Amino acid sequence: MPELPEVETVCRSLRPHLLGRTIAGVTVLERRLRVPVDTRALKRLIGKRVDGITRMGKYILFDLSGDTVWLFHLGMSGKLICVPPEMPRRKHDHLIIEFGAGHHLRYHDPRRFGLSLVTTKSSLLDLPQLRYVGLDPFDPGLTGDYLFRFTRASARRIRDLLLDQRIVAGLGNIYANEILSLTAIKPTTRAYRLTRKQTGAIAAAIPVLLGDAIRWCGTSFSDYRDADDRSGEFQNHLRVYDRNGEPCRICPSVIKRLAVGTRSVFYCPTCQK
DNA sequence: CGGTGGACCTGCTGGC
DNA sequence: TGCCAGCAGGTCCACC
Repeated sequence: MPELPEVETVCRSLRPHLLGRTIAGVTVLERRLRVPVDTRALKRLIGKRVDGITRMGKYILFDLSGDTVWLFHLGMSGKLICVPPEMPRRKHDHLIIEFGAGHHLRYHDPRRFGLSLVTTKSSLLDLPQLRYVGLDPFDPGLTGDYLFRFTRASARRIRDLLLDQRIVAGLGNIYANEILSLTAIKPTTRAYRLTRKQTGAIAAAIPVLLGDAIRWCGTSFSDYRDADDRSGEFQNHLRVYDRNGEPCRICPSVIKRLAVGTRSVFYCPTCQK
């Protein structure tokens, strides 16, 4: 589900609820996430204060007092939602974190592809999940030259290369397709065929598009919500994603969908060559 | 080695 | 109304 704009929106909406608050209780209702939840590690979080909430790629990091970091990944269907304690539990609520004074945080995830992991600041980058995280999309180092180094040596389709978190961390299938629409490149183009000019256009489009999506609080189809259970609005601004059969916003053509690998690509057959 | 395809899950939608 | 196939925003691993 959530790509960088959704994860960023979740972080921003969590901060007013949780910054400066101390964890008073943790309840584990379901341990079977992508990696089994370590209940004892979560219990040791009781008494720790939330000093910061940040993200690295699509990972959410709760910076806790001492040297502790609580890491989340939302997978496809994960949600972190702040609710009043009296709110009835829903199916697929897997973790409940109490902050006292009527503040509860719940982790909800029907597909259980998400991840909750406790680690330390000093060993954060030793985690297999974070060890090879690529550049943040807003990092000034994300240039046409940077991307060109990867594309020229790769036979992969450019859509798949953009999904590789080791190169750029935070893009998913929606925004990879949208970036290729913005830069007039067909998603199935083999990476080595891109020109330096095209990688420059991609590098420039990435922060612009993601910045827009963040301003619209992300993309919600059915189930993405922020910490206040609000949907995003960017689905109304998509150029190609999930628009199979609908008119291109630029030319008279109709958007096409292809199954590439196990996931769909969307593009305008006229604008994107 | 790089690249592809399937596995991991549940829920929803659309066709019959 | 029910049933079934296909699809979904991500990641990881086995296999060419």
